[in-house]
Formats: sequence, structure tokens, C-alpha cells
Amino acid sequence: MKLSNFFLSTTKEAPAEAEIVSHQLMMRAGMIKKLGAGIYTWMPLGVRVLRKVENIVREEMNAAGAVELLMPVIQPAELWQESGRWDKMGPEMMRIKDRHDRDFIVQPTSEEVITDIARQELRSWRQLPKNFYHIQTKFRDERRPRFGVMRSREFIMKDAYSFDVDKDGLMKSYQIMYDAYARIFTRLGLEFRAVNADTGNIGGFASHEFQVLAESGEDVIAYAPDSDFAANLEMAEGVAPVAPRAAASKALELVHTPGQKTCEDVGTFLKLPLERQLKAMMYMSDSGFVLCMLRADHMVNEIKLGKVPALANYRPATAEEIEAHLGVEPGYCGPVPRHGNAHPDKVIVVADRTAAAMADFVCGANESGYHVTGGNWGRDCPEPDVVADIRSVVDGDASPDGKGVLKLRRGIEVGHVFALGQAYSAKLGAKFLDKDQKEQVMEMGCYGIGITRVVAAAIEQNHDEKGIIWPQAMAPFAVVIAALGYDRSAEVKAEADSLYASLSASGVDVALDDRGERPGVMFAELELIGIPHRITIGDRGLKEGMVEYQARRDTAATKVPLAEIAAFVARALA
RNA sequence: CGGGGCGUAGCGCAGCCCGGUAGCGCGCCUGGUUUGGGACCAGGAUGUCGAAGGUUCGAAUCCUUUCGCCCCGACCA
Repeated sequence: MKLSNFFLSTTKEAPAEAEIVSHQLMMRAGMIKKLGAGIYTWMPLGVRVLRKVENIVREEMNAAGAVELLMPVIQPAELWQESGRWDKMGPEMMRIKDRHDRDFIVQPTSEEVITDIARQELRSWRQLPKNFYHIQTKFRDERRPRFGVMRSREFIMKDAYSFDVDKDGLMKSYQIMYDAYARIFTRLGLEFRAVNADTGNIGGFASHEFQVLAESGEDVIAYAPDSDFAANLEMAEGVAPVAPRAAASKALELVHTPGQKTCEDVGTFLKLPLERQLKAMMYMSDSGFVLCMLRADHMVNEIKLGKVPALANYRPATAEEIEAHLGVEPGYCGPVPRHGNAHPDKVIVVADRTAAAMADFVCGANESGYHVTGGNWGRDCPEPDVVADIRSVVDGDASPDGKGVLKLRRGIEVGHVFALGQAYSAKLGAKFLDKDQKEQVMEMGCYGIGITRVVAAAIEQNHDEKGIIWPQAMAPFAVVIAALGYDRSAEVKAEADSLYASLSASGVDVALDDRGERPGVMFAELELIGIPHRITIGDRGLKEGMVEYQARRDTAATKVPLAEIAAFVARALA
């Protein structure tokens, strides 16, 4: 591609609305243009990157035995009513009507359509397993689109759907996709982690998210640097402390703590670290009033809470309910009964594993303006009714697999594999005849990659103060020839043209900057748009028979004899 | 949806409090000088001041309504 023929539109300044670096750089590099909230045009430069990502995804999906098709963006409501998602999906799903006033949706995903295809086309066990995928535009009317294409309403997703005869088959298909995803993100040159994810309420039984590690990520993942353990914060298990609970060494004491309602206040007031305090969280559930106790520096994890039987259908308790059950306002609540105030018989105490292992703790005294110090389970209050993992793990916690300690990092979810089971196939009646001529419901898996989001995530991970630094596999051009004075120097023009021709002929994805821009402008732009390899040809070097090579991450250029540059570049690209 | 903020030239912004006929930087156009790190000189073009209504002799500025956009907030590729 000759850049004089291409279309570049870069700017020095980023629009004020761009908050994160990938959004700013994509706007500055002229990769995308906003058309509305969460709706973007992909400009020529951006499309080249998108296609690179798509092609790698496509190659690996095909290599993994998945077959490509293309399902419609606009889908009739009937299928979605049949699966129940027409009612379940809420305003995130875009609904439209045609001229006959019939209902349609703009697909946020395609389980319904693919399952409809499966139930019509796949009728014998001999046809299974099968994995279909497409790369298609999605629309989700996000309550808050943001960060450019990172969370846009319209985006491009690769979604694949596997169909198997049984759970064993499904788990094999799942593993094949898991491995394919690992290869895809490795080939794309991204630093990522596959993390164990919550299967949520869809009823599936295995799920992993592929997270690109980046500080700007919206998700938090916990992983063990010394092992392959990695999980979503919601999923990472907070293991019980190894050491048994210390024996009580202090007497229970009531201390006056007027106005000290938060753990931080109390800690400062009593000059005690948060690790010595218990904090109380009050909920109402199907079982009644529940008092949850955690170490004060830990955060309650609401997904884990929901998995504790005593907290089925929980919701935060109101101030009135807290007053009624504990006899005290929030801020002074705790498990230690106080005569005339506490009502331990009506209160279910759920303690986090760490909290349950604490001795000589500080907590609310169930009396306004008072805390207790030297509190101990069993001695000063009953042992907790339930001990469970109800907190989010923190940096330095023991890894659940017993290998080292956990670290927390932020991530951007770029892929998700999900063993769905029969959630859709049962509803839509996707059945087949097995070897014994018995009708069986298919086992499904679904597997998504946010193509457009991958592009943004790659920039979050690969940039510097000058601009984007593309991983070679997804660069809009692998190599650029920066011809200095192309419009003025016959020698430069001749050598640049000939190098461009020979690299092109050998299949290198090369761009020739033949625009005759001033060197400063040219270098700044090429660095901003992040071309990983640059060959600079100028009169100055040509006098000595030399050109220069500089990788985007290099701090200085390397002089290379003109005659050797093609071979040099071939090695750099390898 | 709740809270906060913003709509002025292609982009980034000032002007608004305190009404008086719209300005700066970048970009763009013309000519010249330049040409190894976003050049310099001279000249030039560009706005229904988001929209509608109101107050006023007069509105970018004050009032009302409305639309759009951004940021913060527990369902996601």
C-alpha cells in the first residue's frame, strides 16, 4: 500500500471525551470515528487491524474444526420468545418492528438462531459433535457505553456454538475451544490469563474468561504467579487461615467510642489496625436476619454471599430491621451479646473464614457509642452459626491451590468460553437420535471473542508516549518504508520504489510512505499509528549505500546496507 | 435509570457571572522560503454559538423546554 493512495487522518490532540489511552490513541491515529454514543465508524486504518484480528481468529477456529457460517443481525422475535429471552433480556436488547408491525431484535448474540439451525439440521449422533461460528456485528444497548470501542453498543464478536451428544463430548469441545483461544491470544501477542469465571444463572457448569492484563481493565482477577491458578475476583476462593485460632489472651472490655461508626474511625480512635477488628454486614434472607462478620480490612463478596444457604435471596437489611434485631444502630453492631440489647436467638451469624479464626478482636458492642475489645468466639459470644468464604480475596492471600500467594491485577475480558449444557437445546428442542435410536437433547457450549475489544485491549497493553506499538500480528502494516524527500530526490524515490516492489513481491505487508511529508511529521505519524518495523531511506544514507531499520520499540536506528535490507527485514519479521 | 458535567469553525478550547453584532491554538487553502523529528513568513477561507420558545431596543451570554454527548454508579465480548 502506498500511503499517498491510502487514507490517514491523525491529530495531535485527542478529543476530551476519550478517557483511556486506547480510546485516545485510536481517535488520534484516525482508526475510529464516533457517530453516536457507543457507535463508531472504523476508518481505513482501523479496519486493517480488525481484519488482521479476524483472520487470526478465523484461522485458529478453522484449525480447531469449527465451521464458519453467517447468521443475520436482525432476527425474528419468535425464536427469542421460544427461548424465553424475549422477556428475560431487558432493555439491553434492541427491539425493532418491521413495516408489518412484526417484532424483531438486533442480535446481542446468536444462541437462538444457531440452536434453531441445529434442531433442523443435526438429527443423528453421526453428525455430532459440530461447532459453528460466525464473525458478526452485535448490538447491546448498554446502560453506559464508554471507553470507545472497549465498551461500545455496536461491536464485532466472533461467537461459536458447539453441539455434542453428551457432557463428556461437551467438555472435549470446550477444551478444544479453550486451547484455540489460548493460541489466538498468544498469536495476537497479548499478555493474557484464562480465569475461572462464575457460571452465573444460565445454568452452565464450566466457564473461563480470557482476560488481557491491563491497568485500565474493568475486571479484577486473582492469580498465583507461581502456578497456573487464575480466577475472577468473584470466584477466587478465600481459603481458611492455616494457623488455628489463637487462644484468648485478653479479657472482654467495653470501651466508649462515641461517634466512631466506621472501622477506620474505630481503628484510629483505639490505635488498632483494621486486621484486629471485625466488621458487621447485616442482611435479610429467606432464613431471616443474618449478621455477617468479616475482618475489617476485607470486602464482602456479594456473589459468594448468594451461594451461602443461610443467605438465600438476601438483601441488605434496613436500618429499622437492624435496630429491631440487634437493638442498636448500624456502626455498633457485632456478634457479642449485650444484655438488654442483643437478641442472639433471632440472629444468624455468618463469619468469614478469616474472621472466624480471629482472637481478641474488636467489634461493635451492640450498644450505641460502644465497642468491645478482647472479644473471642466461644467465650464472649457463641461460635458463628456458619463459617463460609464470603469475602473477596486480597493481594497476598494464600492461593487456593496451595502454591504461593495470590496477586490481584486488572483485566479486560476479551474472550469467554462457556459450557452451557442444555439450557437452550432443551428449550428449543434441539434433539438427535443416539446409537440406541433414543432421542437425546444436545449439550451446547458457546464461545465468544470481542474482536473490536481485542483491538482496544492490545493498545492498552502496548503503547508509549509516542503512540501505539502494535504486536506484529495485528499491525495495520507490518513494515513501513519512510522515504525522506520522496517528492524531491530521484534516488530516494527510485530506491524506495524498488524496495517496496521487492518486499511486496515477497509477500511482506509493507506500506510505502511516499507522501513527501517533512521528516518530523512522517516519523511522528508512523510512530503514532504504531507500525512495528520501519525502514528509513534518505539521501544522506544512500550516499553511503545505507538505509536505516528501526523497530517501533527500539530507541535508535540501525544502519543496514541497502543491498541487505530485504533479508534484514525478513529476519526481523520472522 | 440516579448523581455530576458539557454542547461555540474539522479538532482542542476561551468568551457566558457582568447582554452590545464571536475569538485563540492546531488543522485547512494560496504564494514563498524550507526539508533527518509534528517548520517559517505573508495572505486567506470556515460558524444557523446543539434545537425551540421567551425576556429585551439588542441574547453565545438571562429564563423555560427539549435533544445530544461525557464522567461516576453491583447483570457484560
